[in-house]
Amino acid sequence: MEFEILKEDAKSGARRGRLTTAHGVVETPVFMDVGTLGTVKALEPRDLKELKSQVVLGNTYHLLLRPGPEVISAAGGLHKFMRWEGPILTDSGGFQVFSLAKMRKFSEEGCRFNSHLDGHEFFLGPEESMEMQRVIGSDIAMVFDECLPYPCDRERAVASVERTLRWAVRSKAAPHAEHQAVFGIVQGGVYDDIRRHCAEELVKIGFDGYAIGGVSVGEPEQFMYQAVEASVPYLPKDKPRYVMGLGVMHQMAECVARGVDMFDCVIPTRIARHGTAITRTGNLAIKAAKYAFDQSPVEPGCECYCCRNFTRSYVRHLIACGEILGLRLLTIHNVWRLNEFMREMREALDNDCFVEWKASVLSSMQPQNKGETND
RNA sequence: GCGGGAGUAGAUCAAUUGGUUAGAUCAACAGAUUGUGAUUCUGUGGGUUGCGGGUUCGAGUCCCGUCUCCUGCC
Repeated sequence: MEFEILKEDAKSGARRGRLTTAHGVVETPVFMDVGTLGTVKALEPRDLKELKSQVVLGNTYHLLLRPGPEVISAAGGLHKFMRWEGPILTDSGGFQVFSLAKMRKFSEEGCRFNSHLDGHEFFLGPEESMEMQRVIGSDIAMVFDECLPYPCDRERAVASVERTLRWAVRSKAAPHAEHQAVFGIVQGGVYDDIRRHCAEELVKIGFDGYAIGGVSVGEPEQFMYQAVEASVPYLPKDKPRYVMGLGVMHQMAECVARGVDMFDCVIPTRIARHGTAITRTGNLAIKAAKYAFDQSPVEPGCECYCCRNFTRSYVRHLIACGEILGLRLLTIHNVWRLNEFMREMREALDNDCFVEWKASVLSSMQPQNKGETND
């Protein structure tokens, strides 16, 4: 895997880059679609192509539970299994055992947990996670890490980060697929010096890219930026940086300004299924009565399949009835919206006007995106 | 025409021999969602208990009248 920096912004920490993986080129900054179980929910691979999505995420945790490594292996890897020819990034399962598994026990070896599906017992450690990611055949594998909750006291954060670092060494040493890049993950909670230490130690181990983890776990927004600011300066310039779990537009713009290249998030697809459309000015709850007779598209001016062909009135009807097409159309719109957002961001970087673009976009957004109309 | 039954929130129904401010579920409406949760979570509004009178300290509940619907008989 190669990462090339095409341009560095003069007025911020932002970079315009290009990541070359075994399954294609990724223009950064990029938003990556979450496809936990080998599918971006409600979308087909051909939709993703049309929506200009660049990378799909797969989940080690979920795919380990179902369908299991044997099935993925028999298919010849996840690309062939799900018929997605583009790049795939896999999460290691570290976050999932933290957020999903009910019964879990961490040890130096890894984490013993019970499946959230049926209680069946599993074990995931650095070696197990890397082996599963090898079978999946993702283009980018993530190290198995421990995600700290918020809040978290300093003593625990120190101990956890030391373990995460030992696990990072083991993850790197474990066999992985020939074409597979491996990213380390910076942890450390809200403690700047621990973040720095973690970043520096990861760089010594040496990875193809670096993620900032443990954000968007319930902490106030400024801590999120603080975690980025405490990590980025200690990461190599020539490697991609990835903030895990972020997908809110203004948050991504702020992180790019601080030197981040990659993001992923469930938000666009999840809120679509719950009836919320993302627009450039904020969120729009399509279920609201005021849209019952509205003959305009979900987002006027949008060029996605949903907005080119259907009305708010119709989409509202579908969502109100729980129709599958409603979930699909809103998912199409939201994924397109975020991809467009990132494309505009890259264009602004190409044209040396990122800071101006960011200011203009942020000022046109509803404060906190809460509830107001956007028509 | 006669007998029996039923009328309670937008819908379907609760509410102890008469006893706190008439509840639930769906629907409606409003929020939430950050390394995935479609059919999820949280909250809000909504009632002259068909109508009118009476008994009672107190009536959705008992009595009288009346209206509407269901059902049976002639």
